[in-house]
Amino acid sequence: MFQTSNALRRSVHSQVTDRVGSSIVRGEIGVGETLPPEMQICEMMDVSRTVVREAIRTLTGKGLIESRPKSGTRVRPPEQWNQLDPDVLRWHLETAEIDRYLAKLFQLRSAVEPAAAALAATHAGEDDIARIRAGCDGMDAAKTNEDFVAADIAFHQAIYFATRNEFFWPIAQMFEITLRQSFTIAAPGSHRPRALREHRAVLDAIVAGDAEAAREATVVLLAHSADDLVRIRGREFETASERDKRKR
Amino acid sequence: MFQTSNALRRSVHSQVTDRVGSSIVRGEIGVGETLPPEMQICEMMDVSRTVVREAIRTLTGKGLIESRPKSGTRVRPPEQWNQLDPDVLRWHLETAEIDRYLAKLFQLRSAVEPAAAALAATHAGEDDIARIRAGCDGMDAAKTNEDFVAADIAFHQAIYFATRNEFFWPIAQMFEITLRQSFTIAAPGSHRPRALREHRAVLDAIVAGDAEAAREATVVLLAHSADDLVRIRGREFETASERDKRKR
DNA sequence: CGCATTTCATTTATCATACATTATGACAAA
DNA sequence: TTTGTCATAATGTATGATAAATGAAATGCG
Repeated sequence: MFQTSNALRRSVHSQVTDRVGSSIVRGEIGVGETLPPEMQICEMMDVSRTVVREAIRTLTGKGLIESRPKSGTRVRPPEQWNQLDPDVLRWHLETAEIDRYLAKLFQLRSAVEPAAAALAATHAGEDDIARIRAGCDGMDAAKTNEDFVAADIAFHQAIYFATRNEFFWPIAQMFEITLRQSFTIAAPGSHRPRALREHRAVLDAIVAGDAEAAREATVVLLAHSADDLVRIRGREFETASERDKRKR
Repeated sequence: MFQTSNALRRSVHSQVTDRVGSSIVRGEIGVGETLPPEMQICEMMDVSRTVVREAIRTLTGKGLIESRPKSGTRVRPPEQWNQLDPDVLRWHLETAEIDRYLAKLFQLRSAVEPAAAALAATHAGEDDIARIRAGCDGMDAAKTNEDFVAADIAFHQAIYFATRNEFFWPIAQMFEITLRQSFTIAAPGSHRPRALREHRAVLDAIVAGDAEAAREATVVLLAHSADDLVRIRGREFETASERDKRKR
């Protein structure tokens, strides 16, 4: 019940991983530069070599660094980072340029989610559909904005799972982080009826097994979702067609 | 349990990571089950506890496992794995069901790459375009199938980078692994003229800054690429529309 | 001087051991 | 049944020692 915030009681090596990883992602240690030697990091953070080494292994596993004897531990070019790794993502979103990153994540989502819905229409099982429907119903029944957003997230995640393609799942994870971040400040209360209708349209298409309808319904949904994001976070989220509209 | 592989000059902890990670991905240690205790793994593989712990950290970072004192180290549900992590991907492709996984990866690629090309059309810089063109030229000049495939990979990767959106890059990485695997046995020599023409079409659309043309050209390219895959690897790669065609 | 070779020092890689921390399961007490 | 205590087993952390690798300086030689 009284679940303590695990931010305070996280293991030491996680904290070190966070500090080092974060400082790499925010560019404090430029690409190609070397981290301080193990021993030095130990002193700086007042932890044992065990902890530092394990943190370095974790970061190596995420593609952020590589280490060789004598030459030290260097930061690899960002092209080789596992940018969709939840931790890397989090470190990105901690920076000052949140909106830039949220916009980029939305670009990826716009690419993937219509296809995911189409796949869901042809691959979803009973349980998948039940989860998607539960998301819709949850949005319907939501009293608070928090409940609404939570149900919204559940709905979209269920679609990714319904593809029965595990390589779509990390995108869903990414998307959860994104959406949660997007609406921490303001939540889209006004367009709820329309949003609900559009979510139902996706659900219906999937239930009917109509891949094309599911894809198109999702495109519509995402377009309006982009509108909300523009309203809430700013113009970074505009699509090309919207920019055109505004210019006229 | 931990099947030995013939790793040659890789570090010890990488080997241990591979053996444990691989056996998890191939399902030898079911979801929710616990790994043998650290000390036991040490004995089984004849390595120090340091190495085992670092391997476990790496796998934890990839979302495969989580460990708590006393209760042990458990395998997390696959929904939480970083499925697009290069190592996880590799462990998947080591299984007997390669074609299944290649097909799923191709589904993701089909979703992402048209959007990537569209973004490239509006975001690519001079250097990006140069790299894409170099890919085309390389395919043109290729004498061997290896050269051809290498240039092909370079071409597609360049498109992902040209999006200027780092969250598309991991997909490019994934795609490299995929394509290399796909054509290890047979290479598509016959359709080279057509393939070249279609690649040029994508390039031209990007140079012209025409996002829609780039998207459509990529869709065409991928459709024919799927044909090749069906020819080489089997029917798992058929798209829905192709299945329809065959049924008639 | 130019070039190959050797030596050396620095840093990571691995090993071994000890101790700390934490959660589980058993058992006792209320 | 509930609650509390405790032993225990597993991971978490710390430390010192040694091995291996490698970049750079020193050396030797033509």
